[in-house]
Amino acid sequence: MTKPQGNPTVRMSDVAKAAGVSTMTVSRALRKDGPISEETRTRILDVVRKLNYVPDLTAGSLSSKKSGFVTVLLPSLNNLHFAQTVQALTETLETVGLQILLGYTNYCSDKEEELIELMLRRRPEAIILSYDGHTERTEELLKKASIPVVQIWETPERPIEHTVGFSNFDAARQMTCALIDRGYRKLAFLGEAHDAGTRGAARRAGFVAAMEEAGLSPHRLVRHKTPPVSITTGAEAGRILMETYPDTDCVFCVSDPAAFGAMSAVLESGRKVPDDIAVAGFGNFEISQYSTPPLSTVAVDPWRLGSAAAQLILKVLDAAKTGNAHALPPQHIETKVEMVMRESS
Amino acid sequence: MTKPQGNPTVRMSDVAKAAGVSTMTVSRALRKDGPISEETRTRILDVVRKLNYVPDLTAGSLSSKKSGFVTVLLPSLNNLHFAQTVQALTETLETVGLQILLGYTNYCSDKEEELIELMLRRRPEAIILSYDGHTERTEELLKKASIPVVQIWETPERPIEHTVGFSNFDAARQMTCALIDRGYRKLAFLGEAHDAGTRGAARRAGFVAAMEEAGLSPHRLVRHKTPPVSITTGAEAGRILMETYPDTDCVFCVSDPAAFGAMSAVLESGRKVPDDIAVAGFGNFEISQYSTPPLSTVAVDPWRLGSAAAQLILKVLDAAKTGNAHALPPQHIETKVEMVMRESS
DNA sequence: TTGTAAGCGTTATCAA
DNA sequence: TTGATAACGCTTACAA
Repeated sequence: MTKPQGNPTVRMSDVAKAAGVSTMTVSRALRKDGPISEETRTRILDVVRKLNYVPDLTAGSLSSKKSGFVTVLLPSLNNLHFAQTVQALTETLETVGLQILLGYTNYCSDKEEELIELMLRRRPEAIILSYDGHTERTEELLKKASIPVVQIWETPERPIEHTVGFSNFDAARQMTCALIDRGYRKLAFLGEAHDAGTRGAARRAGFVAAMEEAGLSPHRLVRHKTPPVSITTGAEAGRILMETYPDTDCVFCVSDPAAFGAMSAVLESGRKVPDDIAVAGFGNFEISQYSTPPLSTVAVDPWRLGSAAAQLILKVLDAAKTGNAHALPPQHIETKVEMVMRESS
Repeated sequence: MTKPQGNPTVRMSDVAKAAGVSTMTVSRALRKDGPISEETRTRILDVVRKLNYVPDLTAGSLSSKKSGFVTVLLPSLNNLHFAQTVQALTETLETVGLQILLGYTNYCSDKEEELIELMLRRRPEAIILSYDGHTERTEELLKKASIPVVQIWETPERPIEHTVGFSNFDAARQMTCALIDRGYRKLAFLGEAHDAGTRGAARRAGFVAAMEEAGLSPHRLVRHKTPPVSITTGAEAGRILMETYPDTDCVFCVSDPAAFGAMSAVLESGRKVPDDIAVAGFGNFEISQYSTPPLSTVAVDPWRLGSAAAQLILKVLDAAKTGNAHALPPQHIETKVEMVMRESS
C-alpha cells in the first residue's frame, strides 16, 4: 500500500479555473453568507466536490487573521471531570467553527507557562485555563496577547480577566460543616503536599476554616505526594492517616479518587465506613454513588462549567467584533456546588 | 481592565530591524540547528526577549508546508483510557514539536467522517484514529490526504494503513475461556445495541466464539442502549439481564464501567458476587481493583498504546523525510492484553 | 554565515 | 454579484 506520494493538492485556484471564476468567488461560495448568486454557488460547490477540494485553513487564517483556535489548558485529562469540561467546550465552540487546542499542565505552573508560549504561536482567539496558580510570566504573556482569558474551576481572588467556576474554599468549608453537623468532631483532611496555589489547597483551607469556626482542631492534615491524588496514592494516604491520627472519626478527601483510596484503606484495616471512620470526597464522579458504601461528596457540574465558559467566550468574541473596542468588562460566572450526603458519612 | 486593544503584534521583521539583520537570520536564530554564528544568535535572541516576540506558526506552516499538527480522533474523552492514550501521544509527539488536534467521534462513524474533513483543512502531518468502524468516504478521504494513518485500539482485518492495538475479539474470547475454566457455564454478555463495526461488537463476537467452542450456548446477550455503556446504563442492563436470563451464573461486560453497573444491580437485587452471579469487565481501569469485590477484567495498556502509536508516527514521518519516497510499508504493532482474575469471578 | 527574492494558499479591499 | 490586486508573516532556494 505504497502511498501515492506527491498527490498534488487541489488549490482554490484549481477550483476557480475549473469553474471559470476567480478565487474570490470560490472563497465566497464556500461560506454561508458570501454575496454570490445561487447559481454560481451551486456550480462552484459542484466543482469543489468533483475535485475533492479541501480548503487550507492555514492560508485562510494567515490572510483573515483569524486562527479559529481556542486554547484550553487543563491540569490533566486523567480526570473525567476535565474530560467532560473539554467535551462541553468543544460542543459549544464547534457550532461557530472554533477548534480547541488542548494542553495539559500536569498541575505544574511552569509547564503551563511553557504551554502558553507554545500555544500563543498558533494565535488562538481566546484562552481558557483551569485555575491552579499561574506564574507571573504567564499572566504577563496573557496580558500581552490581548485575547480573552477565562479562568475556570475556581473564582480566584485576583482573576486575570473572566472567570467561570466556584469557590473551592467555600465548597470545602460547606462540606466540612455538613460533616460536623452529622456529629463528627475529629475530622481529618487528606490532600496533597506541594499544593501551593492550587484548588486542592483552597479546599484544605476551607476545611481548616470550618473546623476553626466550629471550635475544633484542624490539625489532622495528611498531605501525601503531589497532585493529583490517584486512588492508589489515596489509599497510601489513608494508611498514613490511620497511623498518624488513629483517633480520626471522619476524613474529608481532596477528591473522589482520593476518597476511594482512603475508603479502601480503611476497610482493609478492618474498620467500618462510616461507623469507625466516615469518608467524604470532592467532585461527585459517576462512580461515587456506586461505591460501597456510596460516597458523600461535593457535587460540581463540569459539563455546565464547560458550556458556560464556551458561551462566555462566544459573547466576548462577539462583543469585540461588534466594534465594542473595549470588549466586555471581566465577567464572573458562578457555578453551583451541592453537598451530596450518602452512606459513607 | 479594558484590554489594550490593537496591541500591535511584533513581527519577525521588527526583530530583524532591531537586531540589524534580515528576517532570514532571525528565522535561523530561532531554530536549534540554523547555520548562524553564536554571536548573532545571542544578539537576536536578546532582541526577541526584549520585544516579546512570539513567532507566528500560521505563517511558518504556510511557508514551510508543515503544519506541525497530528490529528487524533477518539470516540470520547469520557473514558480514562482514551485520556491516557492522548496523554501518552502528547508526551511523545511534543518532543519533536508536534501538536495534537483532538476530536471526539462519539462512537459515530458519520461524526468521524465530518471531523476528518474538518481536520484535513489544518493539513495535519499524520492522523491517528481509534478503530470502531469507518465510513467508506472516511477511508477515501484518508487515502487522498496521503499522510500516515494509524488505527489504534484494534487490529482491523482490513486496516487502512498502520495499526497499533490488539484483537478485541481474541481478548474477549480469552476472558470467556478463563471464566469457563473457573466453572461457569451459564455465561451472559452485557454490551450495547447498535454496535455494528465497533470494538464492543468484536468483544461480543469473541464471547460467542468461546462459548461455542466450549459447547455452551451463547444466547444470553443483553444489548442495552448505544455505546458507550456508562455505569448507570450498565446497572440498567444488569437488571434486564437478571429478569431475562435469571439462570445466568456469570456476566462478562463489554467494559469495566458496564461491569460496575451490573455488579451494583446484582448486589442490589440481594444476590452475591460472585457466588450467585460472577462479574467480569474489560479494560482494567484503576478503580477496578478497588471495587467491592475487586473486578476480574481484561487489562490493556492505554499508555503503551499511545506511546507506541506516537513512536510509529515519528518513524514513518522520518522515513518519508529521508527521501524514502515510498515511506514504510504498513506497520502493525500488537500490544499485549492480560486476563486479571479477581474476586468478582 | 548572511541576504535577496519569490512564493506558500488564502482573504481584504476596492473597483467594476 | 464578481474580479484584480495586494497583503498575511513566515521560509525556501539560491546567491553572495
